[in-house]
Amino acid sequence: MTEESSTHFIHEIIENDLAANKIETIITRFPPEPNGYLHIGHAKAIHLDFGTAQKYAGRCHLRFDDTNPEAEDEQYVHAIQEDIRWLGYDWGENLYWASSYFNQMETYARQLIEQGNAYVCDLTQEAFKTYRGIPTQPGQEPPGRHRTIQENLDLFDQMRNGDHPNGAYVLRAKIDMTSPNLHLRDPAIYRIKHATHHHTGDSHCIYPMYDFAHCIEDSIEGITHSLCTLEFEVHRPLYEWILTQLNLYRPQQIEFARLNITYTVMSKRKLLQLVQENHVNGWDDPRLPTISGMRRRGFTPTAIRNLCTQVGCTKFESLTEIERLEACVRDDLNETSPRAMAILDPIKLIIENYPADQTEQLEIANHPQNESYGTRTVPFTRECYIEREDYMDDAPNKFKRFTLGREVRLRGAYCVTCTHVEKDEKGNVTTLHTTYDPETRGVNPPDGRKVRGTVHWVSTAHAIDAEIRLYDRLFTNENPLADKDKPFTDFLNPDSLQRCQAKLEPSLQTANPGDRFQFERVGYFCADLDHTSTTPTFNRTLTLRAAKKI
RNA sequence: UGCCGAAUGGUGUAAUGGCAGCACAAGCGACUCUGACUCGCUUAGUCUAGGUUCGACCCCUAGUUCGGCAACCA
Repeated sequence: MTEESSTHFIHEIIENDLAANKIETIITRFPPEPNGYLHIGHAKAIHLDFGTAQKYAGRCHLRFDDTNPEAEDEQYVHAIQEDIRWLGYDWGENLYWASSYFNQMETYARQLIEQGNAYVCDLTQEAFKTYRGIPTQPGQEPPGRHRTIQENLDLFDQMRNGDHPNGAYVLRAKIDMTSPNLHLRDPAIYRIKHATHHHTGDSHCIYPMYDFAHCIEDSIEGITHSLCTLEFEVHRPLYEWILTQLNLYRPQQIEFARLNITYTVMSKRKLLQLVQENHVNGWDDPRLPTISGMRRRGFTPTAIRNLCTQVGCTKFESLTEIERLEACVRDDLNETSPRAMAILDPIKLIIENYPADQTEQLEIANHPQNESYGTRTVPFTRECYIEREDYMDDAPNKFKRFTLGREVRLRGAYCVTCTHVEKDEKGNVTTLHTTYDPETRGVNPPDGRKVRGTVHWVSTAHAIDAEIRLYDRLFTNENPLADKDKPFTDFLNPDSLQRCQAKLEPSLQTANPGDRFQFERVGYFCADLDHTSTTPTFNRTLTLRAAKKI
């Protein structure tokens, strides 16, 4: 599979900038806050940030936007790096921290105060709300707005020195309390937080707000194109105001629409809730759209990157069908997964005319389209398991599998004909009795008769018992957030995880956690993190593309 | 009611004043030792109303609908 590079409005802007010699080397950045796990929405941003840098031979910085110690944690830092690497991107030497710039940012804050562009405000959060006003009405100037520069400088030093409790003061940019853009109504740029920072420890007790910090980070690092999601559009004037007042290099902020996918939720807050309320089993639950969840589920980095390429990048807030993600995953997995046989809902099949003491080692291809995957040996005996749904009483002619008197091929082995069936007292089939044609091992019947169906099987004497986790979409509603009257958790799919005990062919004994397979005719599976050779555990990544079975 | 932004088949996207194309989904068929894969065919679209133009998805005007913004979060 090829990952063709995409072109969209952002690349057009970059190409124009390059052509006009506005810039030499493009520098982007991916700026996660280490307060949660990355999800497929971040994958879109990562693909954009790193992929764009790659495409134009520039570079992409990984920068932790760690300006809020109360929300952040070291564990997320590691997880985020692991996820980005797994997706196939590398920041090389370019690892940065917003917190590394804290001293410099404080200097810039002082500069703003000295220029009369910032002041210390003692209004409580509640009180300031009143002063700020509402969208349709201008705000009022807070009392502290007219403090002298020296007073502001002294107060800011006190804040910085830890003389005041959390919330006592904040530093505000002095812009315009009547601006139609709320973000320009004297936004807070520094707040007091007596908290230990995971990276800077206790060296600071004031922390910059996003709007103040982010543009300075971008500027210091010489970012040429600062790509972010649409909700920051209204922040752009502030981004530009701060850098202009400070007379600093001004990167170009460009906004794009975030990725939304049907039948799931994408916000960190919602994902956190699902984890904390135990609707799922941790951040890497295979039902979650987190990178770690998708990895555990068996999705591939290639598939995720292909999805990002395919959905492109626009300013239209779209809702991508999960089927498209699944198509990308199947596409990659079909090419890259070795095949194996597994029976999820077994019934027995006995070949009456096959010697009871015989075992044949059949050599079966690991991939139908790619010989380089080699072959494996699969033991064949008189008795095997087949899938319950591969037999039907009084089956119509279109049904290609077992029914009384119909000849069916056992994949890679012989053609067998069902002679009679055994059922339990409830009428459920327990055993198929068959006869086989010894002339059909690995070949078509020599007399030219057509055998239409092929069914997978596992020798009962050699089968490995395994736990299989069958995953389905997490929500029953395409957009679980759309109903304003109901919490999104009302739409959780009660059957999103089902377990079953399966019979696996013995070659699967040597699988390692994370190994991916196609269980033929059933779906794509991968060995779970919990998988061991004594407790084999596989996750169903996806079923095969749904075909109408008769 | 203020500000910012967006509208192209069911979905996602291309066409930058010159044939509305591609992919996913759906339907039909072919092939097949996986009812997979692959291949062929089909269905289906420019938010509305005006205007400019030989010609408009594209430019202009007005409207409609949808999304974002009122955290000491990012």
